[in-house]
Amino acid sequence: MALKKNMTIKIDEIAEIAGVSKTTVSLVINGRGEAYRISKKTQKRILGIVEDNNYVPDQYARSFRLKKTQTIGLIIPDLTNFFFSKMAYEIESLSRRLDHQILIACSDDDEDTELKVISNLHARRIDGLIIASVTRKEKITKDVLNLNIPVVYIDRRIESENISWISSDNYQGAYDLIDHLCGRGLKKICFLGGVESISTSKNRLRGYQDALGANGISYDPSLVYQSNYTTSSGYEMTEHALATSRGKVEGLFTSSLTLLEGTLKYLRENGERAPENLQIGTYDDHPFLDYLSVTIPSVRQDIRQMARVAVEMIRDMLAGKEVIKHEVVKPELVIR
Amino acid sequence: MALKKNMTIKIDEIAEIAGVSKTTVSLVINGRGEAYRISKKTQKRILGIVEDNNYVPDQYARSFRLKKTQTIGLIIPDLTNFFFSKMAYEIESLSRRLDHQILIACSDDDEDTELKVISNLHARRIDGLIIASVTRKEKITKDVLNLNIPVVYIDRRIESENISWISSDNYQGAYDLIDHLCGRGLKKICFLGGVESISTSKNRLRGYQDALGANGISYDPSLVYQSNYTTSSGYEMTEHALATSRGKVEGLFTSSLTLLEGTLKYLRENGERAPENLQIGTYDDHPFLDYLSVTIPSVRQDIRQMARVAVEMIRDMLAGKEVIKHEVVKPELVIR
DNA sequence: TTGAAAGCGCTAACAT
DNA sequence: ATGTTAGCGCTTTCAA
Repeated sequence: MALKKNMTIKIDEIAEIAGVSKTTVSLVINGRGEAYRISKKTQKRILGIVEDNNYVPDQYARSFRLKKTQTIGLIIPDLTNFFFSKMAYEIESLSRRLDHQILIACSDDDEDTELKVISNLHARRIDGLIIASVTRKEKITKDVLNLNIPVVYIDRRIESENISWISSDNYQGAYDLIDHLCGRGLKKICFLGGVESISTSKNRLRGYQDALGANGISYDPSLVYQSNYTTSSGYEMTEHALATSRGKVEGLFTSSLTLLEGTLKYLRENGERAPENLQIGTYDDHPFLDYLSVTIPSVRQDIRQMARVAVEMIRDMLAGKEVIKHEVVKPELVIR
Repeated sequence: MALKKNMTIKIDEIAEIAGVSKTTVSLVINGRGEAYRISKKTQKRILGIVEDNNYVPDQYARSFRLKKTQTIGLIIPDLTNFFFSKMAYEIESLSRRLDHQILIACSDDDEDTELKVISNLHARRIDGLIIASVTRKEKITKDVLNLNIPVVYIDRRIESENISWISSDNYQGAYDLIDHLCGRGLKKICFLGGVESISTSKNRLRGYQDALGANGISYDPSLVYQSNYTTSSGYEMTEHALATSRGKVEGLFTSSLTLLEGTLKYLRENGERAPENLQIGTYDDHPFLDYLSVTIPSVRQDIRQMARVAVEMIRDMLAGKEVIKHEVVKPELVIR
């Protein structure tokens, strides 16, 4: 194969052309020409040559040497869930401004997969990690804390003093939504949740319970369904919920957009599209919710803010401020 | 700060513990113990120690040495557009199976941003690049071909013999959809497009024109609007389209889900939600389209297949097969 | 069947 | 104001 070899020029060659040593080139390139009092003339010449030859330092060599990669790992369950793709979008654009690239990996809300990608990202020497984790507390200690890099849990929090997290107030969000539904006169409201063990699920369930209580409705565990956040689970849970207590269920709370899709799918396939006596409410917001034939109030999380805080935490930790922080942002009830 | 130092163990230490040289360890780790006839016993011992100490080779050192990073760059315009987040999801999960990590960057459909992230990813020595590019042919030649790595254009193609691409048949998709709308009796159909210069836009416009022609409707350029794929553009174009020829427009073709959002937003805010005399059709499909109060037929692209082909092309090119390939997948009209 | 040593491209301490 | 040089952790050629 007479392929052109990788022609990317390297620092020695730039130095040679400029007639200086690579130290000088390195210094100038990294903006420390002033500090080292390299003459303006030399600086300009070097920069010119760099420009002409389209020289870009090999980030791998650089990272290898510096022991930092300007790379942040992002682990989320599912890029097709609008909540997380929006989050990824925000995190990517914020990080880009800080000259950090994002290494994205999806866990599919599977513990093994998550562990695998954590190890993978670790081997890639990410400088920091932002993770919406599905893993329970006991296991993470070993794997994540061992990383010895800044880690921020996003969305799903870990109840530990040693771990930073940013999430929204899932208790309040669920409370407000259920309270609103009760205000519409609903009494029998099913809770369709995802992975039971994670903080968001627990808090949303508590919000659900308390809101019912505040409205004088006693909590009925048989109305609570939880499995995982896939659309097919939403479908199945809806089926069970309606089959078990058909005719009695007045409301359906779906804990994610993906679950909502499953619910809608089931309802449509079973000719119950938007029956007057079945009111849906969902966690997370989506632009299309405004235009559905069924009216679905939702809880909108401030994704941008969560992303901003997460990135800033990483940045601060990278800058040496070793403070563990916990932050909660307020969700917003979108009434429709 | 009495922080624990980075405790990640390295190959020398493993070698020391095992009482062998690092060569041997390296060989065994990389599965070439057999080829080099390292004794089974030694192999087992080394592997055991690796396991015990949780040793993972530093990918950066490795990549640096090997000149390959097991990393694929993915540049897309916008992660909040379901079409692209789905694509990212598929590409990520396929690559993961090939032990490649994905470096994602968004261009926001801005040429300068795109150039910047290309250079950034290049400096990170990605092994291959998959890109849904906004850049026109002339400019890319210099920047992308210079990379000297496998590059696959996805979705938006580049008309050049030297460049591999995978896209769906945008001409056919638009044709089918417009033809279908005409079959419903519509005559005045506006075309709301995105970035005019890219292949998808051009082909969809041609499909639009030809479908009209086939239905005996003469092409009226004043019904064609193009700017970019943002939701706000969709809003504005809808406004213009309806203002300019109010009362006459019977159909609206939106060229992306993001544009569709803008259109719906405008219609709702202006009290024209789903007027009987305004039929919308859109490129790209979304689960929620099945449940909208307005009935919107759409063109569903086979995103999974596009992702698969792209990843396979990269894999093959990486394996030394230097074939330039062009592939087109069929879209599917979803009638609603 | 295994080890010694060179070297990937870069940065930074230390010289000058 | 600029140059010399060691070394980051790994793979691989060559030697034994």
